[in-house]
Amino acid sequence: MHATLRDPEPPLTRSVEDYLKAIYHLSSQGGFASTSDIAALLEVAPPSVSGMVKRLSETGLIEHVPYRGVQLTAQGRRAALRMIRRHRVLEVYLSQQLGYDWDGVHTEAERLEHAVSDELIERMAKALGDPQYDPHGAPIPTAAGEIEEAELVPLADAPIGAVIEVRQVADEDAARLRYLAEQGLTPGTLLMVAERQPFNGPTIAKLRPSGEARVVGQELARALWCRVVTP
Amino acid sequence: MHATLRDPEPPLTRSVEDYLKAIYHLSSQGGFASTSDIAALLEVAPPSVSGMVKRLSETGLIEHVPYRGVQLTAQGRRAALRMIRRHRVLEVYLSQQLGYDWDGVHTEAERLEHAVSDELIERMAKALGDPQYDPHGAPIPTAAGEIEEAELVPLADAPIGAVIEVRQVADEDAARLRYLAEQGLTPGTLLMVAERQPFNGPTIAKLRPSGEARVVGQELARALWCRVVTP
DNA sequence: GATCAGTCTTAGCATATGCTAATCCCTTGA
DNA sequence: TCAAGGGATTAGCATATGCTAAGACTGATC
Repeated sequence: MHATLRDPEPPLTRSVEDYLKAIYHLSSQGGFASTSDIAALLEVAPPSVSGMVKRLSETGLIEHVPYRGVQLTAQGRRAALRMIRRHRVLEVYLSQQLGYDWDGVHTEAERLEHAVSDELIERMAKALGDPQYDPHGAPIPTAAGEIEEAELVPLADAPIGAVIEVRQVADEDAARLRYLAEQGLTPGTLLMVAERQPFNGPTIAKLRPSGEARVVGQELARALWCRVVTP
Repeated sequence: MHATLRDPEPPLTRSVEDYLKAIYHLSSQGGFASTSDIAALLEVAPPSVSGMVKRLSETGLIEHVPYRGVQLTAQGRRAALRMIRRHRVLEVYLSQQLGYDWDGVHTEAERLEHAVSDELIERMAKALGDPQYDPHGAPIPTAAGEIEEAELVPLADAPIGAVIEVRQVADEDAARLRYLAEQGLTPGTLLMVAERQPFNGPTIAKLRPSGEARVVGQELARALWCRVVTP
């Protein structure tokens, strides 16, 4: 019993870390992450998820409501945020110090995040001046496990006429990121939402200050998260 | 059959990579690496080694002579040198770019060497100007798999009166490395071998050019590999 | 040349993780 | 209210890796 108290966080395996990250992402908006969503995100079969879910809830990292889904416990959330910090610090480091493109960092960070020590991450963060955001605009949790919660809307839902700032882009798809960079749609860019075609059509936005127009299809406009500057 | 030819090197697991490295180190001097030596180096039980040896020889990475030991095949040697390149490039990078001490890099490199991509290693090597030696003086294999073979003798065997250059130090023991650094016994240092006490006693050497004496016990003097400059 | 110590291997088992096939349960539509 | 559809779970199995205990071999010693 003493040992249990002394050793609150035995090292997690690579798989466990991946599951926790996935559950964090899936449940960050609404309450529960479903088995099939986790399976799809991690590209494993649903029964594999059921098995892992059982183990994780026995370890106290997640809470499982059968046939409903799972949520992270405080402990699980802490572990997930630690992984996310690692991932995002690595992304910044790789892109700033080693010349990786905006669209190549994700995969490499994915491989490294399980292997680096906390010390290395903190050294990297310090070398970079403790960055707040990763190259795709996502906020980096602090070493203590705090993360900025911003009010963001997908470009697809931004009100017509609003001035918005591109804040964050989903980072998994390298080709998509390359395209966005070509179009100048990177975090920090200011846009005026000009119009939106009906039936899930594209959103048309104008770059500020140049005024150049960009026609952004529905799918992309769902992946571009923005902060409303003036409605 | 086509697939087999097309895919000569399926990704190796972390364990397999560790075994290959261990076998490389153990058989670099003489012919065979024994089961028990491998077990000791990797800190696993001998039967675990027997099991892995069977799998590795089925895959063609090693050659196994039962009750004798194992040797790397050309393919196994290639894989081992790849890991050693990774390890040593990482060591140089961590010490030069991220402020790691001479004695802290080994452990971190050990964790990372299985996770980094070849691309990252080459980017690191390029950022460092393609270093030839790691921080402990060990030669770094080229990306093509060539490695410098130097004629080195342990300080414990260097002839009295010889002038020698410290070339290489075993890197596993951080405390030992710290001590050596304090004593000024780092790769590149020139020494004159002054005397050696009998019955496996210490070797006494004088630093060049200062002339300061260093008394080096038998165990340490076995771990300090030197190049004879003038006998 | 026989025996024994020490090393190596085999046997049998455990854990983590994944899969497919079969079953179960919840929600929703009639 | 009940049945169907579909997501979730269980059953049963495979692989990689590790362990301990027991048996097999080899080389050194008498």
